[in-house]
Amino acid sequence: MLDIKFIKENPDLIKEAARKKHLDFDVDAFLEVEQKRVSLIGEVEGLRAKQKKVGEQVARTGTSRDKVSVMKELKDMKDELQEQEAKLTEVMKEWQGLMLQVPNIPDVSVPEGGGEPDNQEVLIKGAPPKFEFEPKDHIELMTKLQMIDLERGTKAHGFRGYFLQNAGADLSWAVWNYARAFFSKRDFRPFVAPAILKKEFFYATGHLPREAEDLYKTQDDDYLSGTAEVPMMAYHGGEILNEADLPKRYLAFSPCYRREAGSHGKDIKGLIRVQEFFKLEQLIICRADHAESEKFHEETNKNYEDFIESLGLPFRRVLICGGDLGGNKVKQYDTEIWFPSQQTYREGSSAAYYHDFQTRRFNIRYRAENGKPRFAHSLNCTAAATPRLLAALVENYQQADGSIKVPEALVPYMDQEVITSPHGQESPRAT
RNA sequence: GGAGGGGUGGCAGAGUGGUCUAAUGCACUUGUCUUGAAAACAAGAGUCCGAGCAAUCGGACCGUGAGUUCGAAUCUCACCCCCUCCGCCA
Repeated sequence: MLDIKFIKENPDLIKEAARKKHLDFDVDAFLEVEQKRVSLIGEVEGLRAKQKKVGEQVARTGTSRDKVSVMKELKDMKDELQEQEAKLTEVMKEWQGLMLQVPNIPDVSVPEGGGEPDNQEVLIKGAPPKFEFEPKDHIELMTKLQMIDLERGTKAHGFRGYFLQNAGADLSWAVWNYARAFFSKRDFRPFVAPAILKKEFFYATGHLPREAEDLYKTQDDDYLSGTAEVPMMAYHGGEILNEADLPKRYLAFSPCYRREAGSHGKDIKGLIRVQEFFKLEQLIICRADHAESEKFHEETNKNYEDFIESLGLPFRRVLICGGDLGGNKVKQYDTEIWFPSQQTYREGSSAAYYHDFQTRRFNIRYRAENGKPRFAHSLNCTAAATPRLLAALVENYQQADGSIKVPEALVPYMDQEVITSPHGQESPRAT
């Protein structure tokens, strides 16, 4: 959400933002509604002021004859007030609906473009591994090594279900623990965050109404979050923070749920696209300063790239174009990791900043030097998302005999340098 | 799940139908005193919306929403959250 004053003073910027983001939003129509809103507020407030004064008179009036005439005046006024209030309620509803659609202003460095194909590759790092053999995909590798069981995953969960087991489960814990240590060294405070959250917070982050189809819902009208961004923003909701305590730097672990509705044809098997996964997320709340937002955006993105590099994985940085940016963001990088089986890069993280677009809706402020509360800035970026990251690791570290070399950084967390066979013995499945 | 108590400004906490323009304390800002600081004393100070160049003025806000009333922090209803006790439970 943007400041209504800002919108009124800069309608052309909003128009330009909508154009660049390829969003269908009629700024002029919105401004008309805004004008209606302001004039109705004026009328209603004027009537209320009158009503108060007359009410006081009633309390003081002595004779009953005086009372009768004043009461009649009041009655008429009340009827009018009710009528205007009803109108205002209606206009407010429309206004609020439109306010949710006003797009955030994209940064000048965001490239033009209508969608994913127009995103720009701005950095490539790490050479894809060269294999003396035909590399296998993670499904084959991990199934053979009994690191995953997709068949039983589907039996238990349904479409896109999976079990991690043996070295597969160990590898998952190793990545989490390594990531926790890695990001703690970079001054992030660790959290384990809830995923079942109240509906309102999804509007505040901007996930609703846009992604309603992609969210799971409970019978209590709560939603399951697809990212710890939502609980970590809700964490400080409605608070006034001390400027001296900024920036807040959080590393939040949470389960993540995404229905993946509308992508049934994509990645139909394996660990690339699942409906339940686990993620560590970097989240920063900082002072309302563009330079600071930009600085932390670059930093969090670099943190992830450094993390991936320390795991020895090839990756590239993609600058997201206007049409693929989403209404709420100022700018976004995706880090994509190399998958040998697909001979392509797949998304591993997403780093975005929002200015005060989210904090305005969450009502997260801080007391600035002049003593006045100000809306803070917020930004977030993936730190480690499993099991997709596990798939990248096994594919890039596979060896000719089908075993997996454990990346050096993870060895201390695995107690194992090569994954060759399952920990425990399991008798063949009776059919 | 059952019973009871509660939600008031940055924090603590009074207020149970009409000068509430929300007491008081802490914290905060400024001033006096002091070499400086502390202490003491004095004054100021909530948030949001709207009008105005401005001093200022109007309105809203006491968990959220609806209602009763000429008038609601105060009464009624629903919901959310917190605390205490009981039950269940990893």
